[in-house]
Amino acid sequence: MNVPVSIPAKPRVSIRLKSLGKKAPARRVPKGARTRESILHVAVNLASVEGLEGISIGRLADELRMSKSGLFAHFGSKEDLQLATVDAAREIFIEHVVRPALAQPKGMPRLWSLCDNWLGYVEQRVFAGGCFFAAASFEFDSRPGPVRNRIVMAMKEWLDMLTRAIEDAKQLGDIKVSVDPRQLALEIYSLAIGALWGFQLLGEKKALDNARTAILSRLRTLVASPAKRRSSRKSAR
Amino acid sequence: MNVPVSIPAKPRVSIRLKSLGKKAPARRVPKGARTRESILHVAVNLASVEGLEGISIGRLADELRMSKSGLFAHFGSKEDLQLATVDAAREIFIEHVVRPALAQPKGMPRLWSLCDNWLGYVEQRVFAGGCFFAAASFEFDSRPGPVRNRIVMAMKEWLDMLTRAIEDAKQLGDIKVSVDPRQLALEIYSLAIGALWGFQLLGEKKALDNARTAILSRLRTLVASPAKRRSSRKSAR
DNA sequence: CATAAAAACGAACGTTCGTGCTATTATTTT
DNA sequence: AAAATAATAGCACGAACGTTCGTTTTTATG
Repeated sequence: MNVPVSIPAKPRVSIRLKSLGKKAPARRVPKGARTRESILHVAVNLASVEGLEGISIGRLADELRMSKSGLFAHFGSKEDLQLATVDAAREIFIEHVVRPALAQPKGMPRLWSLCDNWLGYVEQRVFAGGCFFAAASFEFDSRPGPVRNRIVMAMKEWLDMLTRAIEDAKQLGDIKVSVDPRQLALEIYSLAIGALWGFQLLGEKKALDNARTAILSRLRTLVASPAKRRSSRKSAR
Repeated sequence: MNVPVSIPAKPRVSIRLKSLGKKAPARRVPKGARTRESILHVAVNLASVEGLEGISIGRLADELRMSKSGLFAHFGSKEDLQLATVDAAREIFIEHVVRPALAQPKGMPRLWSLCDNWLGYVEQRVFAGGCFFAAASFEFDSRPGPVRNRIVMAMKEWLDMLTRAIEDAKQLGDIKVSVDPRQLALEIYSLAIGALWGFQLLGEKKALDNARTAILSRLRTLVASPAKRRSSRKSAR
């Protein structure tokens, strides 16, 4: 349910690398898994633009220059494809937003990193259509089913991540004890989503930077008096 | 482009009502327009759940127990149907959120009314699927075309409404002169969208009330010192 | 290198999609 | 009530949808 915290900050490539040539990259991964991955890569981006329901097996196959049936065989049904797409998007999200933040020390630095990374990942268009999960959230928020459940899980996971970062900041004395972490998390994420909305729909280029400012000044509202801050904050741990 | 401000607060029904019987209601409206309206009513709700792209003429026809072609004849194309659906949703939005607020006096009361009405209209499920425009915004934020443009127009109109209310509040001395109205408007709407997200997707029942609190306390941050407040605030004008 | 297993293909299935027609009803207007 | 107009139904179309199946090609294994 929770994002694994023990992921090493850097992939830590291979103890003993065999060939330096670009070919045969990590060749213990079977063929099927590789195509499956490339299918999902396209699917995620297509879904971020056209919606999860908007991706069709035919269009995916065309885009990847393979047959419908060949592509279809990797997933038993369209729903399974959608579920796999959500998982793939989650992976990308973690890679770009969560993982770098975990390299930061707990407390305010990590909390801010989460916010900043999120806005950055929208800014640098990691997904073709803004944020996969924002789109998926509002597409499936009234449609019961396994896909919706998967999206909800991913989003709860994300909100928990934010909440925990706030709790840590509280425990370390970075912010006042009076704040409700869960509520502040939703408040911060709201500002992020709103900024995405202004940026992506209305085309306001400054929206993301404005959100940075807004979040920062909101956080400044909540910093504890300097006396409260605890010592011993060395590693990222 | 802008919401007409001169709308009377109450519909002001008929100078001399002919028949009190439920039948023949305002019978100068031709048949076609009436069915068109009922089609759009269903379309709006269906779209708020399944998305604007998700509404199909066949499903609409089934739901209304009429033929596909008969329904189709009211709109030249699916795109036109979508555009009409956006317009219809805009009308409903204005009716539930904007109009009641315009009955409030300018300044803080009207501004707060806008916020409160918005959250209320989500709460009482005016649209089957949360908020039509939130869904439509994120569905079309990366899809160029007339439908997107129409959505953008409606949303700019709404954001302008909020902005103007803030400007008025500023002018009346209700809030500090230092605030950037446009930015505050986006900030407030962000909190609203975020609350919708928590309410509709995560099922957090308190999300909307929490948003009310959050917006209120944010506004309290910005109230001008009592000296600055202007007099002469009688009617809603 | 042969062989078993996995992956990709091509064709077809029954539906549904949006969109044209033409005919037939309902509703307005004269 | 008749004539004119508007609204709806019926039917058909080509395309795209998700899905199945049997065959062929590619990859991995002994």
